[in-house]
Amino acid sequence: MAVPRSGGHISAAPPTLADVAELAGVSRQTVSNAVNNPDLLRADTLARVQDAIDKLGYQPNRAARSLRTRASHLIGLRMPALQEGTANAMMDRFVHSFVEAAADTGYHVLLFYGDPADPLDGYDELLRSTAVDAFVVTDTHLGGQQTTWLQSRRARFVSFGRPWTQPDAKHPWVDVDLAYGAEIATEHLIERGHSKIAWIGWHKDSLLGEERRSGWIHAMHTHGLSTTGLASRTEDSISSGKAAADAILDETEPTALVCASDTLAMGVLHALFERRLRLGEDIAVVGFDDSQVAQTVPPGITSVRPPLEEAARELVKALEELLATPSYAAPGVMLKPALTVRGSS
Amino acid sequence: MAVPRSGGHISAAPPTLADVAELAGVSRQTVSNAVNNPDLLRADTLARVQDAIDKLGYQPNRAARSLRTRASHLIGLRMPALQEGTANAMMDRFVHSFVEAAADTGYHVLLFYGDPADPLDGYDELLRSTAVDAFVVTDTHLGGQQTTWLQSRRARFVSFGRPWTQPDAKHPWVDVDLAYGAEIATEHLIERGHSKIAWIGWHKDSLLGEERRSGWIHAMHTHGLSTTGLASRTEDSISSGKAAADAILDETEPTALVCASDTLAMGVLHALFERRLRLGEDIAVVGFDDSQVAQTVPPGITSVRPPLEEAARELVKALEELLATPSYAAPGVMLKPALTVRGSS
DNA sequence: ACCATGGCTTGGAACGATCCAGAGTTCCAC
DNA sequence: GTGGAACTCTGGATCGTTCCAAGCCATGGT
Repeated sequence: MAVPRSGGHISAAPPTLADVAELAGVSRQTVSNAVNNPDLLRADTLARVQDAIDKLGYQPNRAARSLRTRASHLIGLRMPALQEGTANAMMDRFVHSFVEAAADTGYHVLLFYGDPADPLDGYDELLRSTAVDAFVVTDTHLGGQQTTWLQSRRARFVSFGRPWTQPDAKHPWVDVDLAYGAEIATEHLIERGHSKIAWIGWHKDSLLGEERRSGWIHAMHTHGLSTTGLASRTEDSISSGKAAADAILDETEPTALVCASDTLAMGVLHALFERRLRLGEDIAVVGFDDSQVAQTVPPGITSVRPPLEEAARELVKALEELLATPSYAAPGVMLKPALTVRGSS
Repeated sequence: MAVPRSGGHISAAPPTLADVAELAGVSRQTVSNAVNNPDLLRADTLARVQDAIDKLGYQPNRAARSLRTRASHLIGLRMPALQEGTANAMMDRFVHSFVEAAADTGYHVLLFYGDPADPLDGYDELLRSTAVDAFVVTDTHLGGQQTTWLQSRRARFVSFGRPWTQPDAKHPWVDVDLAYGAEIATEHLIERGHSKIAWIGWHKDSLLGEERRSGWIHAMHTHGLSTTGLASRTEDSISSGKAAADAILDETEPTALVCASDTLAMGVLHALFERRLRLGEDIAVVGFDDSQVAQTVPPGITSVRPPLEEAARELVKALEELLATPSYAAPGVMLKPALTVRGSS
């Protein structure tokens, strides 16, 4: 092999194992070992091969390696749906953290698109064509469709988000304890002297919403505060956040509001703006997710910040284990969020 | 071939060409043709093969196909640096649009991470291992390091952003005419009756900044308005936006402000908040990029919206041409942004 | 001196697809 | 009825890597 390659001295095609082998005067397999099992080689042989590798700038061809080892070193991640006008920049921060964490362990991220109407769209193709080694699933709170399906296809995956509806799910997962988040948010307000603290949250059928709400209730009751007339449930949108805020401000006149999301908090801000109330002075507001918006809007919205970087690292760790040991069953990991205090409280 | 596969009836390994061929009673090559060149087959044969494909749920193995055709159908995209606190959600929207546009043409996006300090980090490895067919480069305004390097490595790529510093660059690119954006933003304010319209922009060495600024100047002069004492140059951060706004509000008392970015606009909002001025009533503000923040902050910030979805589609189109015809040299595409009018003006 | 041992290296086969050249059919014109 | 083109289909080689089993060679114990 190692026939003269196509071009002149600037070779268009990348060098192959055979090229390196010829230059180093060893067999293909020895070069392969130099790359994958260096300790099998005698020191001087290894040095010679390394030299040749460096000289040629050799890098194993990914497709060939994938074909043989049945591993692509790619992790599939379905692009979370983009909600215009909703401040869910959280997912973007997660994707970012995940790509970074995965890079450390030699994995890259294959981003794919799926029809938002079909939570399973896109997975099948990648699975069947063995394009990825595993998936990261992010929207478990929308029901366990993806995880159930992936499990049935014997696909490997981890999820960011606990298996809400399947308590017996065996896949590794990482989630953030947002009941605790709501609790520290509420306690922060109590510390600041507030006692009439309202909750603006999501509908009853939202698992995430009930979870967060329970933290507020727990904190209020622990401190002997009443919650009657102070809770509101609505959609996760700015306009419904505003409507909810308007209603609750008229009815019970709370001095502080805890919102289940930054989006709702923005709705509250709209209500305040209209009433010419000053955020952080006339009334305190705490949000959830620590989005861009919370960080930048004056005077800054105090917000519960999920530790996305840590979550990403944990997920990558779980993925590594999972790919090393197919039968790996990890206990779920629950992380605690922190409160970022800003001018709004 | 087509030996009995490992397991029982629930086969763990995905079916291969050979499996389909056996079931359909044809050769491997015929199945391959059924997938890639259906019109080469007789109608009844095609139907039979299709049947077998459907029955087995066959999907070509990506690694094997890549190896043989030297095409991975993956586009590399380096994760843009995440600036905490800066409202550059624009890039996330672009990534999203791009993934979606690429999916339509059968391409997936390989997201990779590179050390923010080294604009070239990450590219080399993917290139040498032939992991991707092409790259999308996004930060051309930081200087043409990436494009120059990629060109020298004979890599295929397109860029979102014009080749600022290399007027003779041959690669396809798509960009948004932000001078025009600044112009329509300014004209919008003029229409609303403003005449003392200030500019809060970036430093002189920012190509992007000068570009945008020129649009403001052009609009002002066209309408016979003076720009003296109304321009300010600073960093792209909230705090410096606030400082610039403070200075210019004290000095020249403009009735409207055009900002080179939403980040600067947020800085302005901070200044207004401190001065207890009401956005959109006491003073008008227009931002750039139409970020989440601009969309959600009450009463909404009028902002220049780059047509990212269209840009993504154009880039994918250029990529297709480029990959089909290696020598393809496209003229750059310049897109016009639109103004999204909100309560701030 | 001989065989077993272990360290190091090797050539052939395989992963699953496509390229290529050729073989078999069909069909029509002469 | 024969030649030839056009249409279908096939088997072998190949992409670049890793797996596998075997080979080579020095070492050391008997």
